[in-house]
Amino acid sequence: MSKIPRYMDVYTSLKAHIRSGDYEVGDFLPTEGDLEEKYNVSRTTIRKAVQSLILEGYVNVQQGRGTQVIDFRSTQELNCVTSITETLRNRGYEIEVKNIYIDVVKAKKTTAARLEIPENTDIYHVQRVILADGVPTAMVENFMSMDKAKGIDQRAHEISSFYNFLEAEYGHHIDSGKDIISAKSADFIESQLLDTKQNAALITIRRVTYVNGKPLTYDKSTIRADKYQLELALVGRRS
Amino acid sequence: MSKIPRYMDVYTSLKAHIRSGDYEVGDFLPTEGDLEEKYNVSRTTIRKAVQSLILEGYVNVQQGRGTQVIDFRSTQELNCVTSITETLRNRGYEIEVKNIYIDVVKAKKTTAARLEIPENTDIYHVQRVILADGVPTAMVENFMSMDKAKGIDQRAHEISSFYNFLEAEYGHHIDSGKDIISAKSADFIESQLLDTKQNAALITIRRVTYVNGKPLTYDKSTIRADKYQLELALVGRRS
DNA sequence: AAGTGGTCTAGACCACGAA
DNA sequence: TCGTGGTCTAGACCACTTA
Repeated sequence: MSKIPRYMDVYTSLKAHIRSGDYEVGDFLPTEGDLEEKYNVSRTTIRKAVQSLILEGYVNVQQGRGTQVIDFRSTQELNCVTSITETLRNRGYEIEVKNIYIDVVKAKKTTAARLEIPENTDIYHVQRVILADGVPTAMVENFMSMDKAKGIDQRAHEISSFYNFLEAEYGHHIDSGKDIISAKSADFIESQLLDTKQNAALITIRRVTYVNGKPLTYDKSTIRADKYQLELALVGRRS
Repeated sequence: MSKIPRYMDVYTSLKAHIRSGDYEVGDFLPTEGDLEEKYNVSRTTIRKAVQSLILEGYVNVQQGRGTQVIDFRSTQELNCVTSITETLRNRGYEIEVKNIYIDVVKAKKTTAARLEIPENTDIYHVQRVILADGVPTAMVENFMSMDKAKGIDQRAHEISSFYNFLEAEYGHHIDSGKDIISAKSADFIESQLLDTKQNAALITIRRVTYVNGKPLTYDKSTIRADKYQLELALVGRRS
């Protein structure tokens, strides 16, 4: 039984009200003062909850005016550790996972560095192809220490969402991550697996996920650019 | 004369200490309590400053352990409204801007929607190619209302960094933004302008920048994937 | 057990937008 | 002018890491 912070309750409740249409697009949320009373928490807590809604693209805040619900259907789940599977599912696609395969490999230099473990340590290597509405859309690989998910190689068939599986079965609550995003042209193998022309544009994402500041997984995703885009909220300006 | 929040001073100071090597990679920052005393501010203010350092990839925080400086050379300027020019410059490239050209066009549907103005309004359209160490690396277009930057079309030659120019000359302090990121294969024109093969992979970014919740610019960037990658911090997990 | 960051409160004053 | 969000304080208690 993990303790849930109050700002999370407030965040969850506000998000539910927005998604259910209690607060419609264009409506203003109650003022921070009103929300304090409604949820019986301090303003700090309210503001922390609202901050998450901003980062996920649900609301737009203007000093002196208020906090307004914006069109979130096209811009949800920004800036959070969300798997491609989850994102595509949220966008309304029917998802299948194909060719899931788990083996044990020795950590290469880059992978070891990202996971902060010694080179050549044995680690799990999970591979699969994601289909959205029957169309091959992404190839995903995950690397992680064996002691973090003992026996996962025997349970490949049980996995539908990798992060959810780690959370439900192994108790790993991912709390942050880092992505490096670029693009490449499909080589022969990629074009076969993703059913594209050779040289088709692909988005590549390299991600490290963290639990309390310690690396949990290193993930490589390769996605058909004609089927996917990333959305991202930028906070502040640094010159 | 705009008022600078204290957390910004703390943030700037800490970042300067990190970049100058006063706090080296692997070192721990002083504890939040010590920083309170050092800067004579409350813990809330310290934490807000440190939050920015986390988002920019300078530090890694672990409850019960401390706040540790991490290798920031490869992962700086995450999650902030930073122009490609600024990012490349920070990475040590020598930047030139070529073929800068400003005209007035009528806002098309998508552009008008992003800028929250009526369709067919006259707007400025700024175009240019960015060279890094002499190599064409990105094509950038900016769209913005004419009343936000009157006469900018007469001053094309003065612009080196677009956001800095808007800030310095017109007093627009961008405080947030939204990106939509994808990829595409270079068409003929793009391959000519960026000096690549046709079908080379390009990263595309569509961005809206905001000042106090109101749109200021809509920007389209097209970047050679072999010359650039985006780095991104993910906060929290939403399932 | 000691020390770190994580959460939270109840107030205060300031800056901006709208009427 | 008034009401909104933006900044800030000085405390308190909790959860995690390390020894």
